[in-house]
Amino acid sequence: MLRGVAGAVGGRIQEVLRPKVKVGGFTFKPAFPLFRRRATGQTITAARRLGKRVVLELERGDCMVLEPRMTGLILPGDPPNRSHLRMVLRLAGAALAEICFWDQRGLGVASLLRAEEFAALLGPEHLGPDALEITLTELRARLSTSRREIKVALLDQRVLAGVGNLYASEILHRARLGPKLPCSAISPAQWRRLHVAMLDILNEAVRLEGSTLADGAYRVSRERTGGYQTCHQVYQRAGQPCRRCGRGEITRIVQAQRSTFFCPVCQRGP
DNA sequence: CATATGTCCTGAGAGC
DNA sequence: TGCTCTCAGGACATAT
Repeated sequence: MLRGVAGAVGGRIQEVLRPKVKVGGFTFKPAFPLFRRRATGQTITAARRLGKRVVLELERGDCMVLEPRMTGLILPGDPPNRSHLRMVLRLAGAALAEICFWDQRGLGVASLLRAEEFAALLGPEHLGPDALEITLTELRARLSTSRREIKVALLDQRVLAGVGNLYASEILHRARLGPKLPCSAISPAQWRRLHVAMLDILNEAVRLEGSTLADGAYRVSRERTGGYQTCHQVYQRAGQPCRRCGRGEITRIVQAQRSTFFCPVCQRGP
């Protein structure tokens, strides 16, 4: 997602377009007229990832924060269709002529924040260390006294930023930890396994450019799907045999209103 | 304070 | 065929 829009750096936002669509959802903050007025004419000085968000830094210290959430795509080119295209940035003076924000379900958000708003809304109180950078010590310090179930805690972006529901299941399977294990019951050796598993899973998923699921909404571009879905060991494999132990049957449970998939044989714990 | 639950959104698929 | 119901999961508001 970020890779795709790196070519926007140095570009001046000539136009902010909101295509007319029949579907609902999708939020501009502030409301679109002001969003457009404040973004138009500004130059993009940097593009970076912040947890699950893409941040376009603008001159004058403003930030455009793009949150794709479930079915949003931030693309350097054509979207999968026009019926869910939510925003287009037309650029001048960059390698990229435009950025498209496409979002099927409309849970996505585009925000234009002043430096102080950005610090208040996305500061360390709201967003923990990045999952690819957090140390084992820091991970333990943040979770080891919590009574929450490890699967639920991994999804809390205040604890660490970047782990979503799909990867939480995959990480716990790799680490051989039961998803309902309370954080406070995790041993030092298990924390080490969890930390290594998290880095392995996330790095590989990034390398393969994410997972395109059955609905096909997530893609690298209009033409290209992600590559990680074929690596899934547990996610959406309920009823099928565990690929590691061959004995357990992958089981689906619900935790905090989200599906969790795990192997009851090779993932220990309650 | 920590933890848990409700809410939003669209489209696919199941069941009758 | 056409209806209702369930599921999918990000972040945030509200409740306990």
